[in-house]
Parts: sequence; C-alpha cells; structure tokens
Amino acid sequence: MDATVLPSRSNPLILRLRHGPDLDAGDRALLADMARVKRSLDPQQDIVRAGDVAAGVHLILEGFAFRYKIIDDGQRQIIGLLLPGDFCDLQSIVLGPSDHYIAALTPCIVADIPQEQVDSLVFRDSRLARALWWATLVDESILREWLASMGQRPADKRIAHLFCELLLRQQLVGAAGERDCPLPLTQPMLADILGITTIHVSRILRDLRLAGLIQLKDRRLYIPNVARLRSFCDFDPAYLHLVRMPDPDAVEEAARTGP
Amino acid sequence: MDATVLPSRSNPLILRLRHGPDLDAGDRALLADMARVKRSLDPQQDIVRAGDVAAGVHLILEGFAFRYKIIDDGQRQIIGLLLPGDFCDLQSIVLGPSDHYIAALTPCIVADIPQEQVDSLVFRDSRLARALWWATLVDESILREWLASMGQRPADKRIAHLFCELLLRQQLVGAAGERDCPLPLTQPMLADILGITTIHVSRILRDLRLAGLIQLKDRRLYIPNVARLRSFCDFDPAYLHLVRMPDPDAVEEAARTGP
DNA sequence: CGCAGAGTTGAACACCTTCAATGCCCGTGG
DNA sequence: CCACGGGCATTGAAGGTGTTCAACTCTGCG
Repeated sequence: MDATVLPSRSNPLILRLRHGPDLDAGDRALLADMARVKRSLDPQQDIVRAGDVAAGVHLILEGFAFRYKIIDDGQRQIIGLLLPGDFCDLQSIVLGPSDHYIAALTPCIVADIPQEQVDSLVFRDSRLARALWWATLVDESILREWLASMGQRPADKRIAHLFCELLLRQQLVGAAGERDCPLPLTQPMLADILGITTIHVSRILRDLRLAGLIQLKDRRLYIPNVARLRSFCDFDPAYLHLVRMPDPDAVEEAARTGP
Repeated sequence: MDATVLPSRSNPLILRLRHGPDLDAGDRALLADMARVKRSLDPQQDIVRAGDVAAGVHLILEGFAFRYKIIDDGQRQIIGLLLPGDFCDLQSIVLGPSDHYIAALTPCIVADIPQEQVDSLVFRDSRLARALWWATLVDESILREWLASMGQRPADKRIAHLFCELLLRQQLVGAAGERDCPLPLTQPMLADILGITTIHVSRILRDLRLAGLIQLKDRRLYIPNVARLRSFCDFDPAYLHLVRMPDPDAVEEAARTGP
C-alpha cells in the first residue's frame, strides 16, 4: 500500500465534496494539506474505540472502514460504512469521547489530522457554533443507538430502552420526575418507532406491566425501579454525551411542581 | 397554550445546553433572543416536509414532535423524537431540502428562527466549516435511512438497498463502474449490518442471485440492471444529498481503468 | 347515535433464528 | 508435505419471535 500513488486530483475527500457545497481552489488546497500525514492500517484494526478521547480526526483515503456498537456485552451492530473521502470521527472535536468503535474493514490508508487544526478551521472563536453543532451531533448519536437497538435488541428490550431514554431526556429539560415522565405516544406511534406492529406493542407493554417494570396511566410513564429497568435493557446513557448528569435537585423540583 | 408562561430561566434549549459545551451569559442571551418568534402547532401538524427547502430553523419549546420517513409509499418509520430544547432541522442550513418529515406529536410551541440568523452565527464566512459540517450531516442522513430500512424493509430489500447505496457512494469517489463496485464485506459482516444472522444472509444472497438482481464474484458486486434493483428495493438517492449526481464520464472512466 | 381510532386477545402463518452438518479455502506447524 | 484448525459459505430441519387476519371493547367526538 503506497499512498504516493494517489494523484492529487483524485483526493477522495475533494472528489466527494464536488457533490456538496461549493469550494474554491484555496479551500481545496487547505483540505489537501490536512490529509498530509498518512498511515496504513490492517483489516480489523481499530481506528477509534468507544470511550477514547480522540487525539486527532481521521479521514479515509483508501479502503473501507466501519462503525459499530457492542450491545449486551457481545452482539455487534455495524452502524455505518466508511468509504474513501469519509471522515471517521469529525464529531469528536465537539462531542469528546466516542460512543462507538471504528475499525478498518480492508487494508486502509487514513489521514491523521490534528484536532486543533480542524477545530480552529471550523469554530475560530464561536462557542455558539460549537453548541449548535453539539446539538445536532447528539441527535446523530441517539440515531446510532436506535439503529443498534433495532438491529440487536428484541422488541421488549427495545421499548424498555426507549423508555429509559425518554425519562432521562425529559429530566434534562426539567420535564420529568425521578421515576416518571409524560409519554404522549399511542401504541401505533410506538409501533412505528420500534418497527413492529401495534398488536405486538400491546402484548409487550402488557408483559412489561406484568413484570412490574413499568406502569402506564393517563399518557404518563411510571418506572417503579429505574435501575431494574435499565439493567433489563442494558441502558447506558453514554450515547447522550451529557457533560453533566441531570441535577437531582432540579429533577426533584420538577417532580414536585409538575410539568 | 400560552408561550408567555415560560419563565426565561426554563428556556428548554438553555436548560439542555447546560449538559453540553460551556456557554457564558452573552451566549445564552443570544440563544434566548433567537427563540423570540413563537408559534403553536396542533398534533399531527407537519413542521417540515421531505423535499421542502426550509425558510427557517425550528426549535421545540413545548411539547413532543417526531421525525419520520415514508417507505415504499406507505409504511411510516419514526426515526426520532423531539423534546423541548431540541432543534428540528438545524441540518437544513447546510443540507438544503429535507430528506424526511417532522410533525407535532402533542400540541407544540416552536420557535421559528430565520435561516440567515443561524447561518451567520455558525459560519460567518467559512465555506470550509460548512463543507465539513455537510460531511457529518450526510452521515447522519444515511443513518436515518438505515434506521428506516431496518424498521420497515424485509431483509432482502434491506440488502438490495445497501448494495444500491454502496454502488452510488463509490461512484462518487471514482471507485466504481456503472454497474459494479468493490464489496469487501463477508457474510458475517453483512449480517451485523442488517441485524440478521449469517445463515439468513446466505439464503437471501442466493435468492437475489437466482432472481438475476445481483452477481457476486471476487469480493465484487455486479448489478446487471441497476434500475431494476433500485425499483426492487425502492431506492431513492435523495438521502445522500448530492448537489450534483455522479458524473457519468467519470464513472465510465473508473470502469475502464479499474479501481 | 354512529363512527374513527386506540387498545386487547386468539389463532394461523411467515420470516428469521437456532442447531447441526458439510464443504471450501488458506495459513500454520508438525 | 500434509494434517490440522479457523473463518467463510451453504443447506436442512426445528423452533421462536413477530405478523396477519379477525373479532371485540372502549373512548372521545361530530
């Protein structure tokens, strides 16, 4: 694998961006310059590990790589394929520690781009731009978790996982108590979220109710024992990328005053 | 639904960002100012339609909303839930026309933020920042399509859809011909992408082969009739957000010279 | 009142999994 | 050199999760 065989005109990032926003020659030169430091990787070699704080951003120049998550300590769900011209972990400049793994699928050549270089290019001095990008990247991270859930979890754990997520996300904005939150979802809605039929949703909710894991009343979700529900569905909130966990006082206050 | 009941301290965007990057009082004031123009929405009312070019960015202040895709002209897959403090379509400032729908689930209050206001805040004058954000947002869009595929398509159409995507994405970077491309995925890999077992992957590939839809040889995918495979799995490349479709000349050249 | 949509339950069926067995290719080591 | 092991690929048979079809109740609403 000799990276020098790449003629500059076929830098895959620049090829790919021909289908995206307009760039001028100066922009392209800057991008080409970012991809200066190259590295070869063998198949199955990890590029990013979940929990890693990235030292740099990686760009695929040649070969295939893939993103994946590990569910329930074993089952792997591949949640993306990375082709030449794709960034592996542009998110890391905003999100911090990765919530998933990335590994080479074929022999790869990747560019290692220093974090600061991208950071200064993108944000200059705007904290606000970073905050807004953070918001979209958390969305994307939730989407990855949903995809992994859809691929690897049976329907009952999928719905339990969704409930854990909704409780926590509503706590973040003070809309939920410690063990309960609004749940304005009808069963046909839940079916379309989970990719199953309404009939099956009904049966699963009955089973979860009978197992004492949840209670539903008046479009509200009660979770008698949050820890138990979380362990039932292997819920790990890391994918929500919360710098600070929800403030228990705020949550309690919300519980007292109501939504 | 009276928006004025919201005390400023409980602006849900600001509450949510307490768990994200640090902001100072000035930043928070800017954000609060963005959410000045409010609007009430009834349940089931669309906020964004697929194909729409957004006039503004929408932020949920109260209520639930949801993202969804329509597969095969009918089946709905919900691909995200939007809670107070969540942006609906921050992507639109980069991606242009939406690839999915967003609708109110409960009565909602949303803020309408003019496109230019966010745009100037985020990008100032950096085309490059826009290009990099574009790249991550296309990733996110692919993820949405995968989730919808996982939820609503049977495994044979799911795999066909993946193949259509991989052909096109490789054409974009000149790594594929008109009807064939590298496919360095083993069946166990495909299984982990599709969320099924390797055994079932084997059977489906056999069926697709027997139907004359695909050929596999030497880790390469041949598609005798791309239009036929696309219609089989209802493939619509809109979710890749290509400003320009791949140049047929470039693809032909790649086909001649090989990868 | 009648109707539309939510929710529930039963029975038959289908898609996909699990278990089991076999053949293939290829790199490794006796 | 050939035997062995490991991962990939394929096929059959049995079983389970989730679907389809159908019937029924309940609620809210014009």
